[in-house]
Amino acid sequence: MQFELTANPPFSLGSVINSHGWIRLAPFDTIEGSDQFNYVIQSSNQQVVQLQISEIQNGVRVYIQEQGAVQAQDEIKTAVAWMLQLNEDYSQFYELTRREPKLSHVEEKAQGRLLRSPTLFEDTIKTILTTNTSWSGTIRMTDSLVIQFGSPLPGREGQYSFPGPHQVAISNEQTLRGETRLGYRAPFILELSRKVDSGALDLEKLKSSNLPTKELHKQLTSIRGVGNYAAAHLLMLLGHFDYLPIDSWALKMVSSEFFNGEPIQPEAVEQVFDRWGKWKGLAYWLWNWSAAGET
DNA sequence: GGTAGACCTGGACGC
DNA sequence: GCGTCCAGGTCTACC
Repeated sequence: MQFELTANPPFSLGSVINSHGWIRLAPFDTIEGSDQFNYVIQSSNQQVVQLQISEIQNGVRVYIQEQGAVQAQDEIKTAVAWMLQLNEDYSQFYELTRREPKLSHVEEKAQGRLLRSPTLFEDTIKTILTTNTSWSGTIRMTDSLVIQFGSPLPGREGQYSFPGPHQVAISNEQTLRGETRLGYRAPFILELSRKVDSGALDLEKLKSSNLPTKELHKQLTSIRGVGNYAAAHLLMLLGHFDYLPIDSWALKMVSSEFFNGEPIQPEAVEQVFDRWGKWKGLAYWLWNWSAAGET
């Protein structure tokens, strides 16, 4: 089965794929140098299928090899549109970038859309797994979580969907620490999964929330394991760019670019990008840092 | 409100 | 190969 989805122009699947590191985290899978990717998804009827997503003119083509996925077709269409932000409009931001040489590449490459997971639950778990560790650690922990708790893709050995809240919630801290090797994050992941599974926390409703960014930030930081950096990163994925995900890399880059390498505090990063208003997170994210020593 | 220490792992480094 | 040190955000206790 296959279908096509239209994107609000300009659109570049490659720019979405390369918008941040998510494409390297299971159950995303991509071929190096290619502008297409696979994603194993479990629909609400529990069927596990692999989506093969490639770019067409003004949109994407989604191919599903497994038979019988027709039932969940509408659900999958909604998921893909969310993951690739197909309906988002960045024209207002592009207008501003035309006056900034460090962002001159943004409109030309149709950048701005950030790759998302189908659920905010998955994005929140993955964001927690990026904190206080190396990128290789994030990949390892995500892989372990997917392999141990995800649902297998029929007929394809070694491929799994990202686990739903229930699949993690029925585990325990010892397993998440000892086998999944999430370390001190294990109780955070377990608590989050149990709250979402029980209905005590409705994360998915935040995807369509009209709450002001400040209130969304407050709700996200009330999740144990989600601090300022993680909340700002999640807000960016939700399309709110007025908080900056300031980590050690950000301090280093902004220091080098704007403060002659002098040690700086997070407030200095905020100050530099304040002029971008509600777009400051995106301006920071897409800034050309090559002069600051980015490799 | 601000600060210090603990949390856990992998990588770098020295022996 | 082994031991030590450090980086990476967040939480909690304390002031």
